Amino acid sequence: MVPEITSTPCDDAARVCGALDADLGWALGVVFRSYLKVTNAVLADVPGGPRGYQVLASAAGGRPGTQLALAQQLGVDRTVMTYLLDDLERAGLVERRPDPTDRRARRIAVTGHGEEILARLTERLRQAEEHLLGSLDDPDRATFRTILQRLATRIDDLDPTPDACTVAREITETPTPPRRVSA
Amino acid sequence: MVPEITSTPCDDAARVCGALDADLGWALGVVFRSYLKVTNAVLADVPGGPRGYQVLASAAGGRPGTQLALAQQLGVDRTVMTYLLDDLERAGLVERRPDPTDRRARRIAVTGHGEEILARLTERLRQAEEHLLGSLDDPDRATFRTILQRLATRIDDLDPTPDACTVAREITETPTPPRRVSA
DNA sequence: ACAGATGTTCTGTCTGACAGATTATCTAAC
DNA sequence: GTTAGATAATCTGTCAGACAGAACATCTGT
Repeated sequence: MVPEITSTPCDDAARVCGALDADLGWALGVVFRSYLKVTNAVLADVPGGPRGYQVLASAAGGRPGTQLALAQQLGVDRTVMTYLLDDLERAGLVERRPDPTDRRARRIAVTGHGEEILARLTERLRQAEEHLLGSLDDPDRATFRTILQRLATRIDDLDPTPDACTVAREITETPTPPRRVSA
Repeated sequence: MVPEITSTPCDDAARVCGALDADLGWALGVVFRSYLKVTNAVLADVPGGPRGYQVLASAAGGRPGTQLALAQQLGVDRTVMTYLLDDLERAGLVERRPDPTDRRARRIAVTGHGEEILARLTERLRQAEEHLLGSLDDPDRATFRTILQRLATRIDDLDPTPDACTVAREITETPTPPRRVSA
């Protein structure tokens, strides 16, 4: 239930390929996958999985917004949001209420039960995060959080993609005479 | 081509839900997605995408191994490995050679062209990594790499899952009378 | 009142992952 | 030496998730 990134044995493999330069990507991958694993465990039985939690959390944030707003905010397709909300509503965590000013739209409200569950889940996730950093001593842990945070906030404004594709081009051109047949 | 994690607008959304506690998960997600984006750009035209690169790199490592060995090493399904290698072979990057001692098995050998491309891709990836950390000053960058590396190497031996599921249980039990019909 | 835009849902399509069957070959027991 | 079961690679069919586009209801501006 809720795979998302799956793969665990991949880890030691990735170590192989990039071991040369104390690979950043490998370490990032390992940590991120562990994070996913742990959070997936916490959120496994939430109707939409991690996605469901995000919707719930996002809906609980400000005043109730429309489905579409929610979908765009979370970067999920509108059609996906539909059955994501179906599930959450079926579980009694949110409600679709008619928008008083626009009869096309529904405003997503978190129910009391939803708030309650959300609070507990959020706490669990906090614990899980802490657990994940368990192998670091306190100063390292703080440092890591700080730098990671800084990196994350600044990384948005990156050159979209520097050069990159130059190598790839060559692959499809030099290898063997272009004997690509159909597919 | 090669989505994997997709979503970019998700970022500001995730910020909403976990902003409370300077969310680790959010930061990790942002950084990891950026990493994927950058590497995907570099590896976009490699036959199997990032997966193809991993296979190539892994095959180039030791002496040529069988497909199955490769698959297990990388944590991909054997049936997937088949057409992954189909693509790489079609592009002239690897060859399936008959195993002299076992006519069932094929040993995957990287061609000269494959080695060449691999070297360039690896270099590009290294640059991409560096670029990703561009917003950090030198000491921070080094610190980050160090701690992340330490975290990654120690994280494997984590309690598989501490408690976790306790909250989730309650969701499917307390919400509304169990009026789940079918699906 | 009408044309076009917008919110939600539905339908159909496509892709990637995987289980299981298939074929060829190996290994071990008889 | 032959036969039974294991194993490498491949092929086939199935399934879930993601999404595009249609459909429907409703809004907004003219």
